[in-house]
Amino acid sequence: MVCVSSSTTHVVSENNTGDEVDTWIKKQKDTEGKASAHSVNLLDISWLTESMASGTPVPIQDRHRLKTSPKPSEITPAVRMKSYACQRRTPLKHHNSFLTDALEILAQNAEFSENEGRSVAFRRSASVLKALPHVVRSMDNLKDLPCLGEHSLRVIKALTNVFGVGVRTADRWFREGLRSPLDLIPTGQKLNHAQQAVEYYNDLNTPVTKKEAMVISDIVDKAVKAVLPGAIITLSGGFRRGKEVGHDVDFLITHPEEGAEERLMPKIVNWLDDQGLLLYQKTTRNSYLESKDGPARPASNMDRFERCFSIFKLEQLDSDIHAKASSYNSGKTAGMEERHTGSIWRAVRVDLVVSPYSQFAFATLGWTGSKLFERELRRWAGQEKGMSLSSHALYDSKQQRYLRANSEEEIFAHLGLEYIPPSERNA
DNA sequence: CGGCTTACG
DNA sequence: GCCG
DNA sequence: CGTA
Repeated sequence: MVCVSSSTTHVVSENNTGDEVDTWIKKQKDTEGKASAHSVNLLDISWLTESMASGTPVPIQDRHRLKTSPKPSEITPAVRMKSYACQRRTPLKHHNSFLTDALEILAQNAEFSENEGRSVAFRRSASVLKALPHVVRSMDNLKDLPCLGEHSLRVIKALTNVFGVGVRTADRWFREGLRSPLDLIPTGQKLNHAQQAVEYYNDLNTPVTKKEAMVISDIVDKAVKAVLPGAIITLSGGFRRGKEVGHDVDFLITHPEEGAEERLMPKIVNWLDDQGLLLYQKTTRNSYLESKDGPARPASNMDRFERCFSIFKLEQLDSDIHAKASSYNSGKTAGMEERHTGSIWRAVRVDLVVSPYSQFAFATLGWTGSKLFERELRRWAGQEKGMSLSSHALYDSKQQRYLRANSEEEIFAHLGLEYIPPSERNA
């Protein structure tokens, strides 16, 4: 039994579906020309019984609402949210940073607590919100989304003022340390490794701008072409995904002639060093024999994959020196040199990767990220496809062979995934 | 209740 | 923490 | 254990 009039705000029904009630109300609306079905609450009998039990109308919870099949233009997205981040597009700029920042702080906490599984769970839940095409306005928006369990939903609810109660809890969350992701970073203070980089600590924690990345790109381009004409240099990492800032700059280097890239890294590094452009560099060269049955080895005889983790000494852009000078007033590092030499510079982490042409697509995919996107790709490969993906190769365990690819598109195809462009891999 | 990316130094 |  |  239901009853509705122009002043009705709640409609309670016991044995009808939401759609039935909705249709019925619309008919009433046509005759009365008043209340629309969207201005009233369609509620299950449970709301009424709970309200009677407590002696006052209880706040409307999601579970109280009758289910109606939403129209395509409404809450339900055009395509349902896939559960792996590599199955969906994740833009850099999205609509729920407020929520994802909080969830990623929880992920960081879990990481510090040495609970990697918990951490990746929170990162997955945050990533789902990044892929939503709209701002989360109510808990209704989160129905049927993967990776959002009890805890994540509780956090989101606390940070969303759906029922008005969220404001206080959101305030508490903030007071307890959820102000900004930056607040959590200085807790560690354990500057552990690469002691030579210590004096550049401040610089390395200063974000690298895209403009600086492009300057470095020109330098690397010049260096590589000087030692190996015809080489191909690709900016990868976050900047390839469209980021405006990053913590480092990544480059991928190859040559169309297989083998021409061999022992290339030392030449590049020497060239850069001779120009006085390097503050620090550590090169690692992998050359190992293929293994018959391990998925960890590509099919070629020698793997000439080479990596260099370096710190560039980058001349400051004139327009950026002003801000830089003030940051040095409290420090005692490179800024000292400025007075003597007249040059001002900063330290920037740069990763260089040399890959054989046959592995270039895998290296490109592997070094473009994001970190979560890579983990999800590899998890998909292993769990859903019985394959093993690395930045060298893709191994099919069932066919017991490596799958070749000359482009990222081919790798997605091998994996049975829709192609996701770099700008949509910000999971 | 186990697994949670894979590979390198 | 979430999923199979 | 550290790095990506």
